[in-house]
Amino acid sequence: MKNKISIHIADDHKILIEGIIAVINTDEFIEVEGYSLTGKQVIEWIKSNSADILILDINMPEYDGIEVLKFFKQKKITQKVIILSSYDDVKLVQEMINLGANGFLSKDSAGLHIIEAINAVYHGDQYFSDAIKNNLIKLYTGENITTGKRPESTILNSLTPRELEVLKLITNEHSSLEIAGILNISQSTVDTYRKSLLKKTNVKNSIGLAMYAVKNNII
Amino acid sequence: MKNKISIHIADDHKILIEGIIAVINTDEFIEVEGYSLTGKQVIEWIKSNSADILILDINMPEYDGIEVLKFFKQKKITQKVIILSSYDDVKLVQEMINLGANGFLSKDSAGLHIIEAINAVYHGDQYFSDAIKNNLIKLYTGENITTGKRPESTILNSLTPRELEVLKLITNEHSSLEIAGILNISQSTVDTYRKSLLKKTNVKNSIGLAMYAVKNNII
DNA sequence: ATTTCTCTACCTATTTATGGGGATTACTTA
DNA sequence: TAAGTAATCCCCATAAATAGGTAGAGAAAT
Repeated sequence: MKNKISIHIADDHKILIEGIIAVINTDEFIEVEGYSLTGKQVIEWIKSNSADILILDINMPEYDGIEVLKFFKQKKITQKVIILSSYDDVKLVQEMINLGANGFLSKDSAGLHIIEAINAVYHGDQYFSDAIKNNLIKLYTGENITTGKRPESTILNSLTPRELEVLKLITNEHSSLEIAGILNISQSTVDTYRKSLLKKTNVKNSIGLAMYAVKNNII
Repeated sequence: MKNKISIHIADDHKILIEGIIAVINTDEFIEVEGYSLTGKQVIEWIKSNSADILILDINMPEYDGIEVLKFFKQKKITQKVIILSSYDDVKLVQEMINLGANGFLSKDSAGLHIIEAINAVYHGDQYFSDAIKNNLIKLYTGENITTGKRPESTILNSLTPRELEVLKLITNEHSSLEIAGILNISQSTVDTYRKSLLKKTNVKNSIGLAMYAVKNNII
């Protein structure tokens, strides 16, 4: 008889964790090994323990999901990772695939899909929840909508991962000083990214950046 | 034998809803009547159905929690409301108390507290999760927060036509000086509107205003 | 007829953002 | 190896936004 699939959950909302545990407990072949409430805890956890699969929230205090993924990649950690996201950012998905993520669950999706995702990823497949899949399809099957204007996505693709992070934080109403604190870099650096973002996106000010982020589902 | 306490849940994250249901199902005196995924659905639901208590998320598409509370107040709807928040904004708490909210649960808190909150609110008490309580205490330093009455109605009004115009122009990336030129008023006046908008919408900066505009289809 | 609301405008001061430079390190790639 | 690029940081200066007030004129409501 084979062992149960072991899961670790990382999310800053305890209620959500308990929800996932409740869902997982309905499946006899999966068990929850433990959970982390911050990115830092995930990093600590991976040093001393292990599970087959990590379910990872993107938005967390003290290192967000992306930072965690980067750490995993750098340390060549082999655990499978399922991203749990409240927004369906296609560009971020791409980045996270590159960083080694194996599956993507939208928080909008029903709990049942967690089981599906876990089984798929455990057996070596990738898993994408519908919302994310649809966005990916939109992205890759020729462009849709709008006038004959050139697609902005070319510009979007030219944004570096770090610029995207800064853009996200700007859109979430953070000041340069705060962003510096969050990303652990200097305010000067953040300002450099602001300039770079303004130039690349060809908007007038931070509000333009925020609107750009909204239009492109970066949020 | 008394009836069970009936709960309706409103949150745009289905997983979280399922988590709350799982927690509530552990209590024999409470039951979940149903759930809504958007503010609009809550408004629809209240017209045709009822439960004793509504657990309401602040961040939702199509009318957020505050809009829902405003609707309730306007229609003199008597259901108890427990706010479910992922951030502990004291200013917002104040506003939501004025709007008739009975309890406040941080998503950070453990699921058990949901049961506590439901029982407290059902019996006519107010409930604040620890994080929120601490912040409130910090704010008032010594004042008692358990009294339900808040006479001063402050800023829970809707935006005035002029404020809306300014908000639109802000969202369209115009500076205060430009807006002054467009509306033929003084820059001081525009700044006054900015202040008023920030206060009323409870956001942090102009970017928050822009996001508010997007969310509420003001654009 | 007094209060309340809206629009208007100003003052002072501080904090943030923008715009123009330049520069180093590390990593990748042609 | 040379060229690029991403990420990091600094300088200087100006523009813009935020925060705390106050306040008057006119309209609307109680």
